[in-house]
Amino acid sequence: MGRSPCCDKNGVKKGPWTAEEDQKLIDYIRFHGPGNWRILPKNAGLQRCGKSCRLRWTNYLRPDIKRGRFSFEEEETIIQLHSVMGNKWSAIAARLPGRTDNEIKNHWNTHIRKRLVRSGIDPVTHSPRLDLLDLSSLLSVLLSQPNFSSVATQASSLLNPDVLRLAFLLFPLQNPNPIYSPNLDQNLQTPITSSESSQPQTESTTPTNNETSSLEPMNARLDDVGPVDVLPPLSESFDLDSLMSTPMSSPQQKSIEAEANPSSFFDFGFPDDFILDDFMF
DNA sequence: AAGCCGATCAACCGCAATGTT
DNA sequence: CAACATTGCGGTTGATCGGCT
Repeated sequence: MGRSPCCDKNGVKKGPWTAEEDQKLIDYIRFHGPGNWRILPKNAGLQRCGKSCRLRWTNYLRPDIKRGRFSFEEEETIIQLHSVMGNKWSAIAARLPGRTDNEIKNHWNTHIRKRLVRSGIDPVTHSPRLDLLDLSSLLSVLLSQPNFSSVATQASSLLNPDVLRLAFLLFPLQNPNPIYSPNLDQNLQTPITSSESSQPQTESTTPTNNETSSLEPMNARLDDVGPVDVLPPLSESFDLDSLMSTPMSSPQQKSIEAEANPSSFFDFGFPDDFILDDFMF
């Protein structure tokens, strides 16, 4: 059997609170103080669950609640605290006078989290993730580099290899003016079979019409770069959704480090010849 | 003007922790 | 110490609104 309900569901109103209900709750708490939420609705003449009353009071009616937009300083505080505490919204709210855990949680999920993702910051670990950036703009810069080989090697050490491979796979569709190496045409004429695609390849084989064959331009370019394991094959478990998901793991270990040196939050470790502005939009 | 869609946020749900008997 | 009650918390839902087509 399921757990017993927190209150008698019969005759208990749900949904948005009316001004009249709010006033009843305010009046009652003003006189008796908060607490004893189970008997409060009955004594206050409210057809509400005690839990609902508590939530309404703590999240909306409390006189010390600060309403309105979050300031820049508040957002920065939330980010800092979240990097240390994770999703401990009540603990974060305790450090932000006038803000409720619910309000902070909502603001995080609707604003801050998206902003961090756009900036290439993993909102869970608070560490930089280039694979969250706009891949097309990233690759436009990468492939236009005269010293593509060294840049690609460096980038591959920063990026999720699956993402980089996928991005290369997609890139010919997006770049109107792809830059190929001088021996690319030759490489394209010696395509790699699916069974051999993960290994260095120079022998000519029959082109295939499957997904692997579309990796050929990339593999051809990577022959310039050097070791083919710079871009390993797409792993079977690779899932685009995973890039945008926020795993429930605690960020605490990284956070302690980050707290010690907050400026390292945004340290992407770019090579010296990278132009960071080119990746921003 | 109407319908669609994404963003926002108040409110709800269920579980865990804590308190009380 | 077990059982039950209460409170706190975090995740999720759904109503509402505004922008876009």
